Amino acid sequence: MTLSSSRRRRSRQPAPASSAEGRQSLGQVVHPGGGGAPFGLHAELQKMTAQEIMDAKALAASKSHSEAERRRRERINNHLAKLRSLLPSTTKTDKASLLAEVIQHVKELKRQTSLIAESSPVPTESDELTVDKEADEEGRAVIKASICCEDRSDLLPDLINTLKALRLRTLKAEITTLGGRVKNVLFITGDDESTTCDHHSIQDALKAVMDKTAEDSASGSVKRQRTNINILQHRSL
Amino acid sequence: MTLSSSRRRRSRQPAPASSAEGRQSLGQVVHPGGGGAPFGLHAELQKMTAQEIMDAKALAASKSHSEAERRRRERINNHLAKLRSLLPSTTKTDKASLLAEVIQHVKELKRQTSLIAESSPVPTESDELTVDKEADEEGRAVIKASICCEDRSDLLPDLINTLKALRLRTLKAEITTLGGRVKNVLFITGDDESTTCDHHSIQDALKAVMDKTAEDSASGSVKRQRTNINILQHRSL
DNA sequence: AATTACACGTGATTC
DNA sequence: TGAATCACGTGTAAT
Repeated sequence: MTLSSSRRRRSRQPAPASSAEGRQSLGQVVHPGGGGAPFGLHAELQKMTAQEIMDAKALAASKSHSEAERRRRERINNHLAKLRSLLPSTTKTDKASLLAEVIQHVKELKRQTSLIAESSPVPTESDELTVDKEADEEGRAVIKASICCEDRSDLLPDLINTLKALRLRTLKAEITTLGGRVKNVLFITGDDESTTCDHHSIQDALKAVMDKTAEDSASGSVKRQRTNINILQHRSL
Repeated sequence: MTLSSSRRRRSRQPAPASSAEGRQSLGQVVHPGGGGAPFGLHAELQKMTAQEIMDAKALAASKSHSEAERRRRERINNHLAKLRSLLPSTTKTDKASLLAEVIQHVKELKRQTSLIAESSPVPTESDELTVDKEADEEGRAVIKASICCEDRSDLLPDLINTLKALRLRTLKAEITTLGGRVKNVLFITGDDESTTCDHHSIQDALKAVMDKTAEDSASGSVKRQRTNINILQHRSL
């Protein structure tokens, strides 16, 4: 990519030479009639006042503008400082590098938490679906499927029907519910030797079940409470 | 705080009116002798070329400068976009609000992981010390102390002596080591009724033990390996 | 001397 | 209309 091609301005009209001829720098405004020029007194005064009025207006506007912008910058930098304090390595003073480290840190934390969530039987707030191939103690191929989603009365029948349609047999199921959420950890295997046992078909089928919303069959079902409950119900079959 | 007092500029000299009278705006440089003024031809040409040289130099410098700044901006904004994509709620388009959400998210993730680490017997890479009051099954007050730090040969004796000095009795201890790190989870209670059992003293004493570095008694002790090992040694007594 | 990074003020744009 | 946000070019300091 060339340097010039990297220029992407905002979608804006081709600068229609803004009506008022752009005042320059506005910190030290030029007064065209300010040096005792040969004008009538009232004219000069009038011009002065008019100019001063314009100046005052423009200066006030510009002042508030720049101050607002300063406040915005201050907010952003405060947030960056807070982020820097939260990070383990305080060393990098550079702003862009700081953000890069924040990205790495967020990714790392997300990785850790998702790893924890996968190995935990307690359902989380976000939907999850993992399908892993494992080795049975007899060397038989076993698939461990973990499904975490909103609980509903016909989730288990749906799962059973889905697995039956795929000609799969569930060896063990750990079902844990918490506050209207449910996490099913299924250990499934092929019904016989000639069965569709690939990841993709299983994942897709289970995802379809997971994504089914709760409004079906029982049309006017009461909305279940979603607040955190300290009661943990766990049944293993 | 007044508005004017909020202005804090960088530590800079009071603007010594930079030697060359500051060229203005540099995008459309004013040519003082550019309008066919009554000068000699060679003088005019010389002036023109000199001016043009200056212009070319300055313009090139300014160009590279502005382009460098543009690249910097682009880097930062790319990082911000990446952060935005990592966040759960993509809604907030505002830049400052985005950073605020990043802060919240990082805090939340840190909270979750630290919570996990506390309840896990496996030592982590960072030193940790938690002292929690718990209830015994007989209603007796029990204190659960978790200490995660670099392992050393006299850590356990130190802990024992410290607890003895505080007249505390350890009911149970779970000691888990991994790759030169150790995590001790102690369940302790008062030796008798008149014992110093408050959090602060226990926390301080244990922190002193935890912060003791490994160079003592065995002066020239060999530096233990710090790489991750997949062997997990756990003994509960 | 050239590069890098930051804060600033400003024009444009959106609501 | 103001208020708020953004990208931009620039001045300035540090390396």
